[in-house]
Amino acid sequence: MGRRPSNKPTSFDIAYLAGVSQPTVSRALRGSKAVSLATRQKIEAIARQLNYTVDKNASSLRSQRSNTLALLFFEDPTPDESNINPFFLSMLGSITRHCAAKGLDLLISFQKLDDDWHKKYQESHRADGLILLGYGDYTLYEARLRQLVRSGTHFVRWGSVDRDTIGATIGSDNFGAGRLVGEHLLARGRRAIAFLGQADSHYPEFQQRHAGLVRAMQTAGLKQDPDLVVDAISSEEIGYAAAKTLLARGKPFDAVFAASDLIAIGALRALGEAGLVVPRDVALVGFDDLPAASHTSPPLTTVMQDMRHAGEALVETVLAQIEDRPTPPPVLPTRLVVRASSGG
Amino acid sequence: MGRRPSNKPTSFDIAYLAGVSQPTVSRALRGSKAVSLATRQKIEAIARQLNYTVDKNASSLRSQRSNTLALLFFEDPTPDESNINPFFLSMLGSITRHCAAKGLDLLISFQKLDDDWHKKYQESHRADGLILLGYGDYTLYEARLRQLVRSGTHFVRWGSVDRDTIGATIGSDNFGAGRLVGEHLLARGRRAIAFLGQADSHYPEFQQRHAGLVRAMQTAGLKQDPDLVVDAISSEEIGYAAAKTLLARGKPFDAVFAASDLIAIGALRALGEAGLVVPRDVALVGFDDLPAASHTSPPLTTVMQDMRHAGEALVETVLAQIEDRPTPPPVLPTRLVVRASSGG
DNA sequence: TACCATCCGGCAATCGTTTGCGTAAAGTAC
DNA sequence: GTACTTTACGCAAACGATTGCCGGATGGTA
Repeated sequence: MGRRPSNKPTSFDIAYLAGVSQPTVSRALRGSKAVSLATRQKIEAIARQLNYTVDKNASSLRSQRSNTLALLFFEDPTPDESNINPFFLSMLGSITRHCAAKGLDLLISFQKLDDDWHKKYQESHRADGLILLGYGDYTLYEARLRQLVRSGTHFVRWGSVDRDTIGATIGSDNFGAGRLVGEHLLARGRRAIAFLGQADSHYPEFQQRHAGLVRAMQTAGLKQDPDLVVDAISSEEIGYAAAKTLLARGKPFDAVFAASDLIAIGALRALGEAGLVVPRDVALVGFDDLPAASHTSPPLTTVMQDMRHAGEALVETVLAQIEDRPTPPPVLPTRLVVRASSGG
Repeated sequence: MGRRPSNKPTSFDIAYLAGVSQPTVSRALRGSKAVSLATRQKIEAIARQLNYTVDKNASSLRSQRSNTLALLFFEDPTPDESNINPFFLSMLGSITRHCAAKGLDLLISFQKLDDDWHKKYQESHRADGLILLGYGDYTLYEARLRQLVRSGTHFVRWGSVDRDTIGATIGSDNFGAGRLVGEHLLARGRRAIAFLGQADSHYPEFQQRHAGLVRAMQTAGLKQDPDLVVDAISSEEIGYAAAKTLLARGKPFDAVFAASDLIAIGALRALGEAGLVVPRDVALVGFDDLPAASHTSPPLTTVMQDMRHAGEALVETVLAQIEDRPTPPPVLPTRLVVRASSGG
């Protein structure tokens, strides 16, 4: 009989029933080789029968290991807080699955940029490591990243890997993808390719996509007209405005590479309103392969990022840091999804 | 000077510096009234200066309260595990925000129906309460819900509230929404309204939406033809197939109410392939207001659920259970979003 | 028989809080 | 000045695991 009649069973209860000491129960259940097969099986049987579960808090407190990762979304301080960037939502599924496969719990939180989350997760032993996702202006949280590195926090970030990056970073091959898009459009006979997206260092991913496009054009002996590059961050409204700006400049173009699907969707509307037919007059390519991309008319050619492996790479990388192992390669391949918007 | 030179500070370190006992530090920091203003402020200042954070594991272990909620997604065992039901993803934002506002951490997990998650979260003190989301066949996890109730677990479920439900449930006013859709279509002169969606008790939400439609038709003196009702669960492919089935039956109809946007999007494709023009020949209404709904052609008339309040209600309800307070009202209003697909 | 390595498992300390109980000092009430 | 409540805080015992250290069996070798 346990000491407390009806409460949750503890390892003491099991120990009593098994006729061993309580530490032996702990060792048996976590598979220590210092306990014989016979007693382990006996203990396991009793544990199963009592419906015993290890108390997470006691375990984490003593072992200083929570087996938990924290997933932090950073949002640009946009007024529209109703919906989340769908791209990262699709990453979420992948991350949770790999956490589950590794026996990790996942804490999730949406952060304003000015919260002091670093403290909250880093020092309270809530999580062993952090996964940082943010689609916004890189420079805004650069300082925080430095602080994390200084304090020895285990973390990994989704972003552009090729720049002089702070901390571990996983990301798609944005440059390669940009080149892929460029080659695709060139192969379809397009020559005057516009680019909608921030082409400066605040958004290094967009910058890389653009650089890939430029490279493809260079290889074909073309130069990109700077007038055909319009800054935009990832939002439908801003994509719409950017396309308007592009049109207003009056320079002819026969293709648009939008740095994200949201931008592309906004641009699609602006082009339509200007009487241009996609893809006949203008070919259009996006980036991300949002669910919505296949439902626009015409359906959007876009770049698919490898979500499945993205989540895996992120989890593996932070785990590798925690356990002081070498980290997996940080660059993930992409795939061009050709649909009607880039011409037939 | 603390006892350990460079490690994370503990409440002992603060106590030493403040010249008080360690329990007093704990009391001061959690705002107990048993500590004077002066000493509290002194302690708070030192804590801030030392960059102290309460150790979550120690705190939870002793207080038996983790201040954490677990969000569990249930998935039908579909082979396509790449993407998550977008409707619930949009709920996620709302839930995390309200958890943050209440100072709660949020654990997230995707569950296969056959996992014994109940045990994992219920007994390991990982979380104080559970939020259950699942769009699938209700009967599949009915037994689990009973078990949760028996074991006294705090949980709340998103679903159909009006049935003889097990445990606390929050949900939209599906019946009212169905009636709204019916009235809208009738007002546009449609008379033969088809329904795509499971109309049996396995999917009580769909059933309620259908019941609302039937009520609206009854009020207008109409009866719904059973041949115009086709079973479907929420997926684009199945919506496509359901619409094909409907067409194959040969009965004329001038409107389709799809029980979800995914179904509607599939149906839209099937109708188009059959040479029917939406909305001229057939009006189409969906449910959920997915992001994609505004990008179909024609854009989809649909029902918007109140995500912001949904998250709030879920969190509040499980919190109320934990703290033994009365729970907030469980039914949330909906709003019809009229777009082109239901006719001009 | 003596010696040493190996295998199992117990003892007790520890992780860093929270909380019940006790009590000196200080404040009322008469 | 006695008696009785507050106020403010200390003491020590939890909470339930993990882990370093140690020692009794066991068995193999010389």
